Amino acid sequence: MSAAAEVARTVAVGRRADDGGCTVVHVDMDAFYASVAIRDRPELHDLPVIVGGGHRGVVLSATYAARAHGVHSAMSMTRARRLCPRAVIIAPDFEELSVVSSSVMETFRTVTPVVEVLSMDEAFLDVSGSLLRFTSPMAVGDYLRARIYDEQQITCSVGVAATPTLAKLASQRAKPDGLLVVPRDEVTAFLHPMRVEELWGVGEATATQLHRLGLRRVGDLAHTPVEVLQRAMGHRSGAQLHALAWGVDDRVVTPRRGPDEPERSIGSDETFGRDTDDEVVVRRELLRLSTKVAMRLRAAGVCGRTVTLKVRFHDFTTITRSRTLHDATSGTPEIYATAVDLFSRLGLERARIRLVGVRVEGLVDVTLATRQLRLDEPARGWEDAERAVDLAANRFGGSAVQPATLLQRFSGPAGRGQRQPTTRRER
DNA sequence: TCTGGGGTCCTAGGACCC
DNA sequence: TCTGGGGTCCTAGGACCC
Repeated sequence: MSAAAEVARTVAVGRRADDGGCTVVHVDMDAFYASVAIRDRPELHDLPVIVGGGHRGVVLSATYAARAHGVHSAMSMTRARRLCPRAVIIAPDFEELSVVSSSVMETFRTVTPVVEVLSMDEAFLDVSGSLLRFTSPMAVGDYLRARIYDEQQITCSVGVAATPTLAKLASQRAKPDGLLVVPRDEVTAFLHPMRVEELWGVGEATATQLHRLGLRRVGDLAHTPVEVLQRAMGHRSGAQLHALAWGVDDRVVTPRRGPDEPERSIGSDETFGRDTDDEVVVRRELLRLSTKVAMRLRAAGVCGRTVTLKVRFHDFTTITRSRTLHDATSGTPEIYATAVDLFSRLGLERARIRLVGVRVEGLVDVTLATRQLRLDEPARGWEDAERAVDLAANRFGGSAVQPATLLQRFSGPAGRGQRQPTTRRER
């Protein structure tokens, strides 16, 4: 355990265990991807290990030994390798991660049914109903940390507070392998010395803006008139930031993404192995992405009306173009035709393109979608064909059936061998 | 050889209707 | 003839999260 974690733990234990109202627990796995990757490989335990990859990829996760060299999530792999040439680099194993994640979430649910899953490696728990079984929320945290380590051989950090946002900040402060309780009467003492960019919701752009106003600590934010913040950041964000600086937050732990709560959008994008100005390559990629998105829509039993095309150029500037269709769809031909048309209308000539993406929004359950058959279309042709494709994909994998243009081997920039792995980063 | 891929939410302007 | 707001939908962009 690091010195910082030792302090966090000591501080927590030194506080009264029963703090009325502190019923939100935030649990966050420590360097989740990396911890899972090395747990069965003791020879790597003390080495700098980076999970990530691809020659245009980013760091998804890094062990604390790698972080000591300045490596962190979201950093380009190029830079990470330069900072830590000795690092062992491992590709993420999403199947394994997903199994570990599900199992951890199940462990959470043995303590309370009110679990809000934020991502693969973190969740909020409302433990107000669990205090007959446990003497305090802190005891819940201790219990979960011990159980997860027993079951998974990975460590996690826990924050306990009166609101989700504070609990999350507390778990970040407790990292790695620690637990921190922030009692109500110590909220400002905890918050005000923090740097503004540590706040949840303050990213690079907002931090820069706040710094320009001379605001570096959360305490500075708290003592700035809310109107000043609203003028700088917009009415809502300004008010929210000011409230947060005083620990005020009306968020509650909400079990999310149940079977009855569909996604709001489904999309896919991909960075080319090398920037391209070849329209044929772009169109082929749009077809591949449209096919993938359509299949995911149908698998989820939803369809959507708005198709959005995303194009990122070589200089990282990014544009989107969208069109709302008359009827919701989950059909590859409609999604692809819309995406290609939106692309054509950009009128690009020899523009160097880094990434293209296709997303469908405004999703509704397929049984609720109204579909007006046009007189000029074959009534069931495509739907039947796509059902067959979906069945084949279910049995033989996602790429079992593809449009013919995607099957030809070619050595262009989007060649399969050069594509990036599908990845998701933890922070 | 800087900078992935999956999302959500917010803002702002214009069209259009009442 | 001149000119209101409010509400909703659509589009584009941007910020943020993991």
